[in-house]
Amino acid sequence: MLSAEMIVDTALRLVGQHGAEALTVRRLGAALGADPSAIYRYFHSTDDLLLALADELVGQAQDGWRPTGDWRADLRSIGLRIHAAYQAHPQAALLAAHRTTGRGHEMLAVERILGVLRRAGFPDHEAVPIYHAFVDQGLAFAALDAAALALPAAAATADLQVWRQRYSRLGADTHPNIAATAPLLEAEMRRSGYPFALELLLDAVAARHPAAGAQTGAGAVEAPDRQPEQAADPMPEQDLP
Amino acid sequence: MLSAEMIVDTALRLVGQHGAEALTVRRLGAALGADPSAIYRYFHSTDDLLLALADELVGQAQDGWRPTGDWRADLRSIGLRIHAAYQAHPQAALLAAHRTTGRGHEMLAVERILGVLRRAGFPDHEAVPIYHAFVDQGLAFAALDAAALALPAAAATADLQVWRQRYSRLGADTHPNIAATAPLLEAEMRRSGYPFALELLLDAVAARHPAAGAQTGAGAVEAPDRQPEQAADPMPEQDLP
DNA sequence: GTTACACGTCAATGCTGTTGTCATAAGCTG
DNA sequence: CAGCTTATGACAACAGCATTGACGTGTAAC
Repeated sequence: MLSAEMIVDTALRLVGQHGAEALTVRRLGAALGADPSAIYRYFHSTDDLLLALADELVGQAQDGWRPTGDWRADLRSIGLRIHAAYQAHPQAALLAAHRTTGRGHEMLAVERILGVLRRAGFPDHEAVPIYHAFVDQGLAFAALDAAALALPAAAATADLQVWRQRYSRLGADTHPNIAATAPLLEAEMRRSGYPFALELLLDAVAARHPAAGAQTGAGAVEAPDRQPEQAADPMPEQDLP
Repeated sequence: MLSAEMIVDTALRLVGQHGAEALTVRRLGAALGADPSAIYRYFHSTDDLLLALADELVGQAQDGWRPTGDWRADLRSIGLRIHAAYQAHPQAALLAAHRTTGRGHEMLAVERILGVLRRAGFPDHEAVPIYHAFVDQGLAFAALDAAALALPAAAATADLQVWRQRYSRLGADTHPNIAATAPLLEAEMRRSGYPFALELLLDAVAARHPAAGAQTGAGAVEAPDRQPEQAADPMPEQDLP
């Protein structure tokens, strides 16, 4: 007997074991030992199944997460967890990262991130854009890096070889800046740009933290407190359902 | 008579006029007034065509761009231009933003961005990670926002309605932070998070600018110069081929 | 004039998501 | 316990997808 949960689990396993092209209704049906059309008894369409997969990934990313009261560490851990959960299922991530599901795990994540920012003391009109930038950056990088993993093997290796075989051999006469940094570039582009981009975002958010004395206008960005998260907690911790 | 350029232009026009699903070999052939299989005379596969589209987009983004000598303004304009060029062709962007083409326009963009950073005075070991974070964030957001535009109309409106119909009606007892910011959230999530995320990245990069006195270690981030880009230009401007 | 090649067409293959129909089994109602 | 309803999955079919190989046809070169 099938169930929605069983189908979602099998779909994620299918994506994890086999590559990018494994997630089709036909193969999913075969993996379940059932006719492909049986899936439509539980999901209105493949898009519906996809949203369920997306919410499952968001749920896995948060599994066991607890706020520490250190807003910067909390945001960092949420961002890296979301990124890691999506990396574990690249094909599903590639299709799901751009969607708004409105389902339970997603709502919990929104609530928690907003809670971290508001407890840190950010006023609502700043917390909301920061939330938006933070979560979209995490999802966007998750999709970007997932796409590299989900590519057919031929295309993936071809993309990586470009840095070694093409950019490393450009002449200093036509491309001086690339030629000067080619070894650094080749090493840098092997890994994800997300961890560093996340730190940059957290740096900028810290500079706007009320404890750092930054204002919202076009004025100067002053020196941020390096441990603003250890200031008095203006909002009590509360666990969410 | 067909040509590679004609096929690329037609493909972009096809994506622009009709929606996400318009870019198929069959419809592209029909739009060209030719048999679909004729496309394979000019492109080894659809992946090959895709890389050509990607490089064309990167080229359009840079069309007419000139460095001003203000590194922050230059990075901002490049980021917004890439984002805008990809938004103009969402379906192509969605498929192409994750790829490394190694083709001419892409190499020009890499060269120019590295040039902006190095002329601004960033040492190579800092310019390269900053380049990586900047370009990947731009491409990642471009793909994220393109995905929203490339969705089938039904799914796109459904995703937007989620914020109005589901998040706006959550109770303060179970989701207090969402409930407190629901109107702000609904307005915020209508637009792209990229412009603000880009400013945050530029803020953080400015704080690491040599003229700002920041060091690479774990020390304090000091107050950044608000116009570091108007400092003496350590590297001469040079137009690239 | 003949040979070679570039170009586009045609037909076919094996995928894909999706739908409508049908059989079977379970569980509830009388 | 008999009969009816409903849920569930199987089966077959449809249209559309990328891709490939064989087949002409026109053009250019020798």
